[in-house]
Amino acid sequence: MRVRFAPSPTGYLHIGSLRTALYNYLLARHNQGTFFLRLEDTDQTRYVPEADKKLIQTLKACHLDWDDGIDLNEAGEIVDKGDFGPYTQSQRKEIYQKYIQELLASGKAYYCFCSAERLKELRTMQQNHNLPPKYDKHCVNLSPEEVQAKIAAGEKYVIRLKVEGNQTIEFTDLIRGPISINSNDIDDQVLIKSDGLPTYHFANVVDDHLMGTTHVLRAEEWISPTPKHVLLYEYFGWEKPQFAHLTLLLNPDKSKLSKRQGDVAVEDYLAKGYLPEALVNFVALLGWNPGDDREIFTLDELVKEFSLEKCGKSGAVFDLKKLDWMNGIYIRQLSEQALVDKAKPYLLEYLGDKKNQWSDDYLNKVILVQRDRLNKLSDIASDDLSYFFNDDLNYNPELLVWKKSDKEKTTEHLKSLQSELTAYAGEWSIQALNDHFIAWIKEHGWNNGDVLWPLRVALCGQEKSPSPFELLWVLGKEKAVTRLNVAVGKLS
RNA sequence: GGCCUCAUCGUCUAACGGCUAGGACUCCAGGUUUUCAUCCUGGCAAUCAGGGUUCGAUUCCCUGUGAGGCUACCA
Repeated sequence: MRVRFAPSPTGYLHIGSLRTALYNYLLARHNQGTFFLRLEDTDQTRYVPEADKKLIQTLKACHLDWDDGIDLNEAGEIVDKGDFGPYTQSQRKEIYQKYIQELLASGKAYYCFCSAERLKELRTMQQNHNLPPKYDKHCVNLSPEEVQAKIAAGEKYVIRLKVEGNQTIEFTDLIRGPISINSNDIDDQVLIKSDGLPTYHFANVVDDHLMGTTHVLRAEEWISPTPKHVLLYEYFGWEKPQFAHLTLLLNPDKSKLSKRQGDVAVEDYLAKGYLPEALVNFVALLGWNPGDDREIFTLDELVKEFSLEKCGKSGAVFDLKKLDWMNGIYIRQLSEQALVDKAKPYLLEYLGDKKNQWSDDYLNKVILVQRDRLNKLSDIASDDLSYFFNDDLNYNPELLVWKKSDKEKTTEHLKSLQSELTAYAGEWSIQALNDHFIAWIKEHGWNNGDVLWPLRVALCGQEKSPSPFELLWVLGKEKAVTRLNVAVGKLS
């Protein structure tokens, strides 16, 4: 088994393309086959500089490795590795020339000199008459002499696929079963454009054959063009690969997932602090399921479980809420060190110029204390956490008084807390602080809420926060005592 | 318009033709010796419609409807 992922360098890696790349990867690895990466850059007008490099980097960030194809060298330049190169289609012009000549010679393709204007007129005419827009084979019967004369005269031309009418073209889709179509519904597809480069259809078939592709796994939007590809394989007398078409990823309104309705670039999700492992896990479940209730999978587990038979046929809406949930699970699975390393850059960026006012240790503690509250790493950059970085807590004094307590009791508790904290010489850990102060409250016969609520508010000025002991742990004794002092002052 | 594909909770999905249509996300309620979050428990919520085939259809067939894709010298 040999499969490929063949993106176009037209921008970023689309989240749907990630899913296609992933499924190809999983299919190859599950079956001990090979997986290769080809660059389909035949449309020069849509080429975006550096897009090819970013594509490779994003794929690598998601840990989808390939056996051969384009890759980045030490210097960050694109190079070929493997025996089937070049893997960039724009470098394969001579190869396509050779094969198109073969088709021309066997009468399966023909030169077309029709101008863009003529084609446009033809199309509007057909639409006005409610006819399917299709090339009218105007140039199909040009004699070799006429063709030579026109070429010699410098006329622009394309080369088209010759499709015979009234044939049934069939193929079996591994996910959807047999699909057949009448050739009357297939256009005489342009194979070689006037710039000499092939269209997707031609390059794709030639390369898949030459590169030994056994299974073509791509998105549903390619079902309709597949009969053209089948025809090409037959014209060449080549063995066809197996086809399997994946479901589309959808916007909430069920249209094809697009930029207009939210982020579609994998790099944007990574930049926001979605972990690649979570993204891969999430996207794997859009159109495939393991057949049981499990939802959390490592890449290796996916490799082990994946099969085409478990792939669905209907489109899947990309649900950000569920992604957030899953990403949160992955964040909570991170080791403390890994979490700190990954979240720190977001915090530093948020703090900007002021970042040097706090020690590394302090920032690490802020991150660790937020662990259960993060759905994505960038959540650490939140104004809700300003009390960690701003000593001037502007809160209403009444907030200090717990709903079941009163002002006098609260003042007393705050004062007691202050002296107890000042005297505290035990270990400075969340657990030790918790144990000590809970025991201390119990000794005095107080309610936890009576004491801990004002402690929280004194420390952070808010009613919602991590536990008071976590706050203490982060802020440190000195800062905490000061804030308790301020709280007492506010109440008097 | 033509062709192709698809159709189970709001969303992702499960269910050899056979229990009360199961799980997850979201939402709601309760619990976890203080709040939020995490975690746990519970709840709301679906077979597009109409015909067949069958003892029995979510499942098979037909028709309709709906949705999406393709219909470029883009992929």
